[in-house]
Amino acid sequence: MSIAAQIPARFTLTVKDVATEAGVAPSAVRFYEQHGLITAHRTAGDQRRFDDSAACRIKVAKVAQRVGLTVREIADVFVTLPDDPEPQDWQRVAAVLIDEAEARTAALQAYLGEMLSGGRLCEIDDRIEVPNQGRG
Amino acid sequence: MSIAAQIPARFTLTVKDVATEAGVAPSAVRFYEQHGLITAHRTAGDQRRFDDSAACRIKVAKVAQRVGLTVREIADVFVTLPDDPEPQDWQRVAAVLIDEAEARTAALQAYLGEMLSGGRLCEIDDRIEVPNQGRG
DNA sequence: GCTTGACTTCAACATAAGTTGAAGGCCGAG
DNA sequence: CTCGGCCTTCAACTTATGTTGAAGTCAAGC
Repeated sequence: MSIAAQIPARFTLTVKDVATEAGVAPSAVRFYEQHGLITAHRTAGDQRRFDDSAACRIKVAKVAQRVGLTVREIADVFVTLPDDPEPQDWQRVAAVLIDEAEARTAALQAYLGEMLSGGRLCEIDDRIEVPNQGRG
Repeated sequence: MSIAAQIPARFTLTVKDVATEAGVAPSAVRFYEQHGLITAHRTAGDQRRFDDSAACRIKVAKVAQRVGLTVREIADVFVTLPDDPEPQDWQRVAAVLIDEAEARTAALQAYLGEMLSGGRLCEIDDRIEVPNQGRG
């Protein structure tokens, strides 16, 4: 009987493959795996093997980072994706990411709007509260 | 005749004053001055003195950072503010910041939308190009 | 005019997000 | 079955964004 769990057939891509596909350095691919953005299986010789979703996750992550999401925050969203996700899973993830981006933009807009409409602009009689940036 | 340029009368606030007003640590106020987000005059004894706009700039910067703008990028926008800015100057700065935030959110939305509508999701037959993230 | 608290600079530390290089191991093409 | 290329880990380095602490200076109240 075989002892080791076999690697699912779709996990065929090497670090280099994923890096090339995603347009990042191989070191970044390892970094993202360490930080839970992507998941690998290991060969008998301890090498990583990824499926197609790895490059995709990385590409989404790079765009998400541009709106201020950290790798940690993005990983937290991605862990909700099942193994071999359905379209609806990606749909949900997309909604979460976009909501967050829009919320942050809205916060910026609200703060600037309040500041400008206040007339006082930057006078030091604080009626404007800077929005709570709860990271937690 | 006096040799040294006098500090404009409105520059009365110490590092601590600005830090308290902006809700950040004094070390951060010095950091932001080093990086051009805010400007100080110096007393005869070499101490920084800020005007009201310093705390305001910092508060705006903190919200702008949340949408992915770096200190450098924010400073680049703030340098367009004249000394003792008019409402219209802040209006323009606000517009630039919001435009940038919306552009980044739109890029995220576009990428996710294309990915989801493509049907293939994360299949490796790249018709989806990850949006160009030109920094600079 | 002294004390005390806030100021100064500078260097070291911390965390996030990676990159680079060394030392060695895996694997597929010939 | 060997060779070259990609793989592994690990530690050190980099940049961005700050914080912390040391050593010394300034300024405001008593």
